[in-house]
Amino acid sequence: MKLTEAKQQFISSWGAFGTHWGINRTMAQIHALLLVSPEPLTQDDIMEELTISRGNTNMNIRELINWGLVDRVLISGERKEFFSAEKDIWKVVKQIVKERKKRELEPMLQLLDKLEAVEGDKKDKEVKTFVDTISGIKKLGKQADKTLDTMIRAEESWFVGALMKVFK
Amino acid sequence: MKLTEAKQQFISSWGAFGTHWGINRTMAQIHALLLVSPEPLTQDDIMEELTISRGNTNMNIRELINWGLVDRVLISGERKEFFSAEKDIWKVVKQIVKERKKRELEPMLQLLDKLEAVEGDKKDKEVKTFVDTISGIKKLGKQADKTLDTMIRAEESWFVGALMKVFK
DNA sequence: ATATATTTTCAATAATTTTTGAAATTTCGG
DNA sequence: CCGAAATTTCAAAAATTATTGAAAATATAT
Repeated sequence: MKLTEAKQQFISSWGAFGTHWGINRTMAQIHALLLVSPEPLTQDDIMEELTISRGNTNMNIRELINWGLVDRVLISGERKEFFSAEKDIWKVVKQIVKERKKRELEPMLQLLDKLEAVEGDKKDKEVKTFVDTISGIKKLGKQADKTLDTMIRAEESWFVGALMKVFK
Repeated sequence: MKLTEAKQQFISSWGAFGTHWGINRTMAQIHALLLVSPEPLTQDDIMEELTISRGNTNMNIRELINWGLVDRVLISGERKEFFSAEKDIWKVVKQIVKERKKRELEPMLQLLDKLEAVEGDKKDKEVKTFVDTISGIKKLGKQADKTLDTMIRAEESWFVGALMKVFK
């Protein structure tokens, strides 16, 4: 397979992959494109490569920057802004985990705390099932939260080695 | 907070949560409803509780069954079918991990194998960056694959205890 | 067997999300 | 400062995804 074709397949698959994870196709494609680009790209480069509009490009680049996956790069002597993606995949994963934890897991845990304190007699089957379910989710969620915290602080080399000793 | 209100909030949040994970709102809401129901429910119960159409209910229940999260339950003396959700959250998580691994991670790893074998001189910066990126993703992906396999086989009690010793 | 209850399907419709493109704003060299 | 280049915004349009509801298929009681 030629590089051009391989690149296109990667970008397109990464985009499809993203949609299963609540990330929009274009954002994932821009990320993929930057991941495989040796040099930082401009907005125009990205527009052209992916044949998408200026507005769309701009919004999704900004979103990638919010997620901490892409950086603005200044190139001296150039007026335009350049963008580049973090290439270390372990850092990328940690960054995504960090953001999703903050945006999704933590608010969910807060809600569960409130819901667990529902009024009513625990001898009532309805109440008991509700409280038990919420408690179960909360327990696992809290555990996941702690585990992810540690993972975010971990080095890849350490992670890969040590984890396999536990999960044996 | 009263049970009715708490239940509604849980169902609605679980639905919103689902959309961040590529699961449609209704499917997640039906799942949430079944999770907090002490007894199995019929399609009509679900339709009424969530005020959604028969077709929608039917399709999403079927999808939940495909995911292995909901079971058909036969109740003797009843003509209608009843549905109930697995209440053990650890089992639920393992089931979801198992399915997503099969549906997403494994196909992605297969693609990466193909893409890594791209033609071209590795001294070419374009080629080198591409291959390095793909290799990096593949390496982490393969590792994740193995780790998830072990997790799928694990007991919760073991998982919760042992994992915290590593991630300390 | 037949009638009736129940489940499933799927084309049409509705809702939501994404994308466009042109106008407004900002940035920066001269 | 001025003017051109670059970036950002956002209302409208397009594309995608979810939902409805009625008809078809299936299952079951009598």
